[in-house]
Amino acid sequence: MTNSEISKLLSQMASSYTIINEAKYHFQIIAYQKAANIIANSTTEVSDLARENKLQNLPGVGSSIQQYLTELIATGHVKHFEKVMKDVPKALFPLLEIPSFGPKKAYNLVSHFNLKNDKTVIEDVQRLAEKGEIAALDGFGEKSQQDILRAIKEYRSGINKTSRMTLPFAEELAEKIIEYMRNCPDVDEIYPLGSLRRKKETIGDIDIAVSSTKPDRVLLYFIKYPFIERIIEKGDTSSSILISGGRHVDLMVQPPKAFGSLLQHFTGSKEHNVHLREFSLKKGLSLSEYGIRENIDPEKLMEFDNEEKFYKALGLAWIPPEIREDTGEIELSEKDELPSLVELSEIKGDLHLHTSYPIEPSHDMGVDSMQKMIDKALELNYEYLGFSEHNPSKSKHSNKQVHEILFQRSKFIDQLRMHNKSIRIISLLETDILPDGSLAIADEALSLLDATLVSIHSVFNMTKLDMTKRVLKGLSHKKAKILSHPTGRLINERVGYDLDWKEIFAFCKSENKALEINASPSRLDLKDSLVRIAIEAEVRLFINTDSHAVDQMNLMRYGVSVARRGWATKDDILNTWEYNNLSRWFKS
DNA sequence: GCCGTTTTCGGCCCGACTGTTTTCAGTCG
Repeated sequence: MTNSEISKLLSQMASSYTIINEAKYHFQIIAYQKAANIIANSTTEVSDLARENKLQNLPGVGSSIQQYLTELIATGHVKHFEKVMKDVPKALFPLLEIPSFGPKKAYNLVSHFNLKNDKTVIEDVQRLAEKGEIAALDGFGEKSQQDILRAIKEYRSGINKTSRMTLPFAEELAEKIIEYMRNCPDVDEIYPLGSLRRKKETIGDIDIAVSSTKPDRVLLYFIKYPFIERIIEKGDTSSSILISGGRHVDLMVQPPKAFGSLLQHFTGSKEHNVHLREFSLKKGLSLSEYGIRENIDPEKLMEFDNEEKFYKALGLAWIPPEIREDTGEIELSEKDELPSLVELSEIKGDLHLHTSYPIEPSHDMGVDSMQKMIDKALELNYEYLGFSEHNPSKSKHSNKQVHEILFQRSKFIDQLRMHNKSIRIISLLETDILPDGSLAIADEALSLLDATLVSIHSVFNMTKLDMTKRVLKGLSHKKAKILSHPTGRLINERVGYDLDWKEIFAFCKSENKALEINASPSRLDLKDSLVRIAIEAEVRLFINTDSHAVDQMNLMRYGVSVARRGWATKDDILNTWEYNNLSRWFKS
């Protein structure tokens, strides 16, 4: 059972309690919805946690829901859930998948029209709306009847199912809108916020904050955006639009003197904000996007023009957006013990570069020469770089031929070193780990290298146990120092394989091997949540771009974002180290 | 139902916006 299925079930429990008796079950509803959200966003599989008896690791999942989930994974159903849902019409649930439908509205329709078939309920509601029967219902009207028809149509078109955007795509989209908004003379400052500012690996909606003393004019300008599909809502301080391509854009406005609290509010995450507000309540302070009110004098609003002042007023150190996920950052901020997260400017080199050197590789080659990549590295102020083309293909070459190719390449790299004294060049390779765990080229050839990255490029469908054995065997080779894109996932395309991380991390720590954070926006692998666990296990990491062209070397910042979201400091990231230290590490 | 440096009992974020309403309910983030 997948996380999203489990999340949906818990959410259905929340909806069921809402129908049965909202007042009575008020806090159960909140608890179930919270657990559902956490599981939907969790990067570990709940079914694995349940089997390994580790559900207590999930925040928001207490003893009761733990028991229910254990029962669910073991038997496929939960007696308690079935008992609760027995009195709730089944046809209600499909409607909840449609945005703008909540439990109350769905229940009203289902019960009033006596809709029983959960397979056809969406068509049934659509038919009733088309016949004009919904407008006649108490609490509904002509407008809401039209809204229902449109919501169903949009749901059917799959507009809501459009997959989440990669970070660069979302950034580009946001930049277009921001560029447009800058032409509005009433816009003072403007920033992308939400998950875009927190640099999540994928982005759902675009959130934008504007500081202005004329919110009405800013919002009027916003809803005239040329690529608008329709206005979802427009009020006095915020508006929401649907743009072509099915993306939602939310824009909020506050005057400059209160812009700090808007930045804080609109950056999220929701979990961070809820916790922050609960934390503040205990100090007698109530937070909102407008500022801070003291409970003893609710009329008085403290306003903040920047975020640092806002956090400071709560007795907290400013928290970097990347870690605002309510995973301990508020507690550490209070003690002023937040880690100093790694910065892009601290990166001293890129060790995963594919060039056009004729290595006759097993996989795709780079398009630019080694020299061009050296020039780009110099432009980026790097102290060193590493060439790591794919190994010469095993099937097309004898061991002797592979050796000869790499021998020539070594000579060529030596020449480059002669001509490029201002940067250190590390001779690497990206070597395949074959299904049996051996490396794709022979020891004599490997001995020509300073070290090699190793990675999986074939036969992904192995069990977790076998894949872990395979990786560990490959990584145990003396020359193998870095496991590249450790899970092989491609965002929105391929989930990748699973490994026994505890075992991998322990091995890396004891044998001085490193894991890569692959900065390519479609990989971002190792992902943020695993980065954090790796660091706690004292595993060292590299952030590499895996560039196949010079321009891609600019993508380093996406890898840095992942590292920051994983709470990495400079010391955790080996390619922030000076060359001499790094060189020693490679030989260790 | 969850959670804990004021608590194992007694709390539980805060507001925007819309539509159907003359003061609020529902949904969303």
